[in-house]
Amino acid sequence: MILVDKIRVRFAPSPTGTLHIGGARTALFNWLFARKYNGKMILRIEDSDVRRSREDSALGIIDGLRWLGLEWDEGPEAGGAFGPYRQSERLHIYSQYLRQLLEQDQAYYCFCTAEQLAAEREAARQSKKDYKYGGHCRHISKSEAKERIRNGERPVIRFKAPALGKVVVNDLIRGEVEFDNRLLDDFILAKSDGGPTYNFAVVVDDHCMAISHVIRAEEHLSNTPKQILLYQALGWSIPQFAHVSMILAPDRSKLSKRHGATSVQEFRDAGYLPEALINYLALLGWSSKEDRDFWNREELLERFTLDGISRSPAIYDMEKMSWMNGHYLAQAAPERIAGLLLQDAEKKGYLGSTEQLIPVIELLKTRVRTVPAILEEGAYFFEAPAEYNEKGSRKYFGQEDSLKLLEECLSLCQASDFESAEKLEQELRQRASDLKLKAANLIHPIRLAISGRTATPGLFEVMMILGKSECIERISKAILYVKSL
RNA sequence: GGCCCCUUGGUCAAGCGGUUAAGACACCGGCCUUUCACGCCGGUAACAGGGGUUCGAGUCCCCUAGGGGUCACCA
Repeated sequence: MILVDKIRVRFAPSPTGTLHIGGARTALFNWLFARKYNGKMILRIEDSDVRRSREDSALGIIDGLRWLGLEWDEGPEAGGAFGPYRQSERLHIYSQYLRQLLEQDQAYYCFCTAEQLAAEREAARQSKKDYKYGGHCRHISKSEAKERIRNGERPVIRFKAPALGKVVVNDLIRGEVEFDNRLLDDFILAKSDGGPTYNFAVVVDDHCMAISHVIRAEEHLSNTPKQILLYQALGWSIPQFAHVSMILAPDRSKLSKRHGATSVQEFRDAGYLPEALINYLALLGWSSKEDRDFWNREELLERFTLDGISRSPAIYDMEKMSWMNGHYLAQAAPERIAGLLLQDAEKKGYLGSTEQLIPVIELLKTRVRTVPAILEEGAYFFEAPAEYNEKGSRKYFGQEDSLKLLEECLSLCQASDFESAEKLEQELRQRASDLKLKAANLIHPIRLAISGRTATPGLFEVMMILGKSECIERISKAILYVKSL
């Protein structure tokens, strides 16, 4: 069972620059687990490979997590009693335990060169045998090793893996998974530059940071037996593991850039809301067994359990994501959307303050699925239509009575004081009935004339936003257009 | 290739030995409406295949197939 007061989980990405949605979901599950059980969420940057890590490349991940609202209790920029929280700053800690393993004779220096090993690997491949490190250096004496190091050789350090037995991973999501030790070789703990390899560093870090539950992607399941062996060699207790299946692209391959947006910042930039992404990601690979689609953070916290996480991989469906975003957008405060839109609006020359944007947002946010779509769908609020929808034009501008109808529309606008949408509607319906017409006979031409479109939000609301003089101007322009046909 | 994980409609996903096999997205009809969207009503569509176990299997076991992961001085 879960000990409520000792829960410590971590999200430990390598700093690749952006927060991948798979990583985001893993972070979310960790976060939910920590919050739900009153535990701590730790962020650790796995930048032990100096060649691949750049100074600030963790910023993108931090940025993404913040945007999603997945805050951490300990980590870079948050501090904590178990730091430092970047592997690159923990090198002295790794060497300490490396020494311990060396002294306990559970690890040894290996002087084989990369070339040698590559050749062996190739030979094994040729003879269709599985490659395992031969263990040549396993019996080099400590004094000889010392001597060779003094002479300038740069060995790696290998783990003396047991030749027999098995390791059972007790996975909270997958159950017991067995691995045969015979399949393992003496894997490397420290590179020749002294830096730890992943399998060693995670173990040291997870232990030193008192991690109770390791919730991570399934790609790590196969590495887990190595890690368990290390826990045992170091005499440490083993945390609980939970391996979450991966998120796949629509073609069931690993999700990559060629499949479109894969990072949370791309979604952010494309006009998706963080709460929508959280909700969607939660549903992807987790189920409450409740028949419900919409979950806010509190509700998620309320219902989240590890055994609601599914074992099978899930394919990311843009379509449903968009649908969900549309719902959150419809509920979002117009002021908030305005803030997100302001920069784009200025760039497009639509200008204005958020106050100008708000009425437009109110009308459009329920009919689009992303934030920027509001400006696209509602361009006519900011500039007169440059052209008229072709089908609509044929239908409403190309008939015998089109001109006459438009002139009625114009006079209607001229006669109205544009006091309210309701009054405008009343006036239009009155005029239509006076002329023995259907309201639609006037509504459609006006819509097309003022927006260039056949589909808009409620016409009278649109007219109110544009205002009397703009409506008159646009309808007049449409009249000229019709005359020119 | 070895090892490990996974397999219910196109996608997510409920089901945990007895169900007409939920629900959501998408799709197709219809209703509502000034149009669009929303909403509502209805529809098409699934237990990968084969063996067992059992009175009875989507549910348990085995095999096969397919997909994914992993086997680095990457993480």
